[in-house]
Parts: sequence; structure tokens; C-alpha cells
Amino acid sequence: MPYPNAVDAPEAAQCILATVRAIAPGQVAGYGQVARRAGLPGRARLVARVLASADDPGLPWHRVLRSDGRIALPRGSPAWHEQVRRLRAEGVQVDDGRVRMPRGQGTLDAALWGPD
DNA sequence: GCGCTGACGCGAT
DNA sequence: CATCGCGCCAGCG
Repeated sequence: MPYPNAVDAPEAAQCILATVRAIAPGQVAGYGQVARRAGLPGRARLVARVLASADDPGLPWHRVLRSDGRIALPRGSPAWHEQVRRLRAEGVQVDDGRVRMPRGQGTLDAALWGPD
């Protein structure tokens, strides 16, 4: 747990960004997962807000999905298409706005970073 | 200060 | 599976 439990500090955003950048290409993670890993359990919504306001062009925001593997953005929106495009470009199999889980691994949680 | 809204999550139906 | 409802947090009018 490299990060402190800062909730009301701009540092929280940094922890989140760092965590998102830590996601390897071709891999994906859930908002809640990112939040937990960033030391901010239960702050999935905060993660979403940080990504939405982040201006870093190199940020792999497209690798962050809902816990059920679905893209969080409004279906069909420009950003939605963009996310699908980027994911596919990394070899991630996306089917109708939802990421194909590798072999019935219930949700992202268990499939990728698993139970920390 | 108040209520609405949303790149969320989870259990119940 | 697809939906619904409710809890949760932060920004905005």
C-alpha cells in the first residue's frame, strides 16, 4: 500500500492517477479496484471524477471500467467509442461496450489484480 | 445550506 | 443475464 489515506487532499487525486498509470497495456481495472488500490476504499465515484477532470493525455483512462466489465460512459457517446477503439488497439476484446472477461472470472476484481 | 446528478458498486428481484 | 433500489462521494446551481 504505497499510498496514504488522504481523502480530503489533492494528493488523493495523485494516488488515483498513479494507480491508473500502473495498469499495464492490454489490461483493465474497475473503478472500485483502482480506488481501493489507491488507498481510497469505496471512493469509486471519486476515481471517475478525477479521470473526467484529468488533462494528462498520456493517462490510460480507457483501461478503467465498471466492476461488471462495462464501459461507464454513456453508450454511443464520442468518448465511449474512443474507449472501445483504444481498448481494441491494445488487444482487449470488447463486445458491445463490454469487455470480454478471460474465462468466466465473474468480475474484473478476481480476474486481474485479485484480492489484494 | 439544500437537493439534483453522475466515467460507481452490490445485493435483491 | 437485465433491472431496480439504495448507499456513497463530490461538484454545481
